[in-house]
This record gives sequence, C-alpha cells and structure tokens, in this order.
Amino acid sequence: MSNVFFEHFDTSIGTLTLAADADGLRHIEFPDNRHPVDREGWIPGARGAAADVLRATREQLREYFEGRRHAFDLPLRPQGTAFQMGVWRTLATIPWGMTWSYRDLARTIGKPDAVRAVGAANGRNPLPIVLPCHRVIGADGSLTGFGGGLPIKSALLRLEGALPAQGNGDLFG
Amino acid sequence: MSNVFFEHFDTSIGTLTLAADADGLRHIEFPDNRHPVDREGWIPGARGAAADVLRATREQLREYFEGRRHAFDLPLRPQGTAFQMGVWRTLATIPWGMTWSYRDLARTIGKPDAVRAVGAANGRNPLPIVLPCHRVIGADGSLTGFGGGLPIKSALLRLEGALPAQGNGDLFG
DNA sequence: AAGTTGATGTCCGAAAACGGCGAGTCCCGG
DNA sequence: CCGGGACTCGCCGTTTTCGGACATCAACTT
Repeated sequence: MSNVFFEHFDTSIGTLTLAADADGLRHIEFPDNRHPVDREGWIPGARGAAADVLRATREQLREYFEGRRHAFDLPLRPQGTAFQMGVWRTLATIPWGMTWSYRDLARTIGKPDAVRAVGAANGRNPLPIVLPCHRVIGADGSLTGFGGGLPIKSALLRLEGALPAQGNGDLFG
Repeated sequence: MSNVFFEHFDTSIGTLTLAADADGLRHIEFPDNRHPVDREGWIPGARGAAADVLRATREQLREYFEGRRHAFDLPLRPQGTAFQMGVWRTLATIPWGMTWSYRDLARTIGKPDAVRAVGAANGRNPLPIVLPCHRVIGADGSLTGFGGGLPIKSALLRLEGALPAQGNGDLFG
C-alpha cells in the first residue's frame, strides 16, 4: 500500500529520476535508460517519509558529484529476484575508486561460472551510482556496457580516478 | 512478515491440516491432497491472533461435522489469482445442502465459457469445506472430481443430505 | 591486436500442455 | 424409441517447458 513518489534531479551527467516510498529508495534512472522502468502508479513530488528519503538522496548525490562523498548512507529498497539481490548486495561492497571484473563478482557470490548472468543482473541494477555497478568492467579492462550509456560509465569512473590507463577517457581531450 | 501457524484436526473424514496467520485462515488440507501446499516457513502450534483463528475454525468445523452448523463465520485469507479469488468468493454463496454445476458457477462469475477453468480453480481451493467446493458437481449429476478424493466429496454431500439420487452413496449399504 | 567460437547461468516472453467440464455424436442394448 | 456409456472437440485460466538474449571469459585464429 505504500505509494511510490518520484522527482528529477540535475547532475553533471544529466537529469536523473529518483523514486522512493516510505521505506526507502527504489529507483535511480538515467535519461535514456536501456531498460526503462515501469512508472505505473508513481506520484510526482513527495510527501511523508518518502520526501525525507529523496531529500537525503539528493544531498548525498550532490556531495558525490562534487567528489566529497565516497560512501552512501541511505535506506535502500531495490526489488528483484534472489539472484539479482545477491549481486546487488555484493556491488555495495566495492570501494570507491576500485574496479572489479564480472568474474570477480561472480566468484564472490559463490557462482564462479555465472559470469554472464552477473552481467545481466548488473544491467538491471535499479540504483546505479549508489550501488556502484559502474565499478564492474571487463576482465581485460574494457568498459563493456552500461545501462545509462558508456559515456556516463566512463564519466563516473573518471570522477573516481579509476579509469584504467588505456580506457577511452579522452586522454588527448 | 506475518507468520503462518498450523496444526492438525481429527474429523470423521480424516485428519485435516489447518493453517492461519494473524489475519485469518489460510489453508485447510486433506490427508492426501492432490496439490500439496508448500509449507515453507510454517510454524507448528499457534500464538497470538492466529491461535484464535484456529480455535474458532476447529469449533465451527466440529459443529459442521455434527450437522449443527450450516454456515461459517471466520476471517478467511485465501490467496490466488484474480480469477481464482472470484471463483472462491462465489463458492461461498452456495447454500448448505445445495449443489451447483461447474457451468452454473462459470455463468455466475460472468464467464459462461470458462467452465474448465472454473473446474481448475475449484481444484485449487485452499479452504475446502468452509468454501464449499464439494457442492459443485457435473452438469449430469456426477461427482466428477475432488482434491481430497471422491470418497470425501461424497461423504460431505451425504452429510448435507445433498447426494443426487443415483450417486454412489452406498444406497444398499 | 582484433575477431571467432564455445561454455555458461539467469531471466523473460511465447507456446504448448494440462485440468475436478460440457455439448454433441454414435452405438448398442433394453 | 429411450437412455447410458464411450468418444471427440471446443473452451479458458494456469503451469510448465523451451528458446533466445545478455553489460562475459578463455582459448584459439588470423
């Protein structure tokens, strides 16, 4: 019965859509998301506890983009299958400025061969940035993919000073 | 988060398994149920509001089997698809001692051609006896089927004095 | 280096199978 | 003539099965 409220938030990488209910943050979405979320029943603006969640989220994201915040402290309510939840939970343990390969992630959740499945689950991450799916890259250092588009993945990693040396980071920009 | 409690209850047609949570009755199950219920997480015995529900259920079932009760007054919490819920809701309106055909039932819920679907939904009735699926028989008066086994269906109808004349009710017994 | 290929686990949509039926037919025995 | 049993077919919601699609990786070509 708990309503989902949403609002927009401008950042250096574009306008994000933030959604929350009374229990916590439900979605962070990029402008051109590869797997658009079903916004059925979402209510613009926010009231009650959801408003507090969204306010805190904006605040911490602002600090993150200014380089002043390396970890988030928010009530998170992602929703997915057991496997996906496992992947996302593990995502949260990758420290700021580090990168893992999809294989590292697969091994950590105890299913070393579920490499592609981990990729798929990563692609469905409902809380990008806060759950740092952008810190997962190919075993050879390539950026491979990102729901919000590779340029954004690249920008986030550059912000964290974690771009692998040969990455397409506009070295001669 | 509401726990499901269960216990057993002996009747003239065998030992029933009753399950309830704080909100109401969830399951009534026959010894050899055709579609066994998943008892994952069920807790034996009962505490709190669930205990009250189970106590009232036992009491009213006892009266029913003694022929002294023709209608139940219990908080029911069956769980199923929208279609199934519609069928089960309608079941509750069939009076004691009467029988309907599956076609009657299908017509009443507004889907006159969904006859077999109604049969399937009937077969998944989580609250037999209380929701009197045993009162639904073939259009030609045959008993057709029952999750707990035809002998039990027959016994319940005999108890209600509703066995069609030619039914296998041990006429010469 | 840049492609190719095969193995892999999960998720999702489509398609098929499955029922506690009912009506229609055909057939056979009273 | 009925009436009942055996059979076929249409009906429809649910469950099961199946076949791709993937934010991969390692091994192997060229």
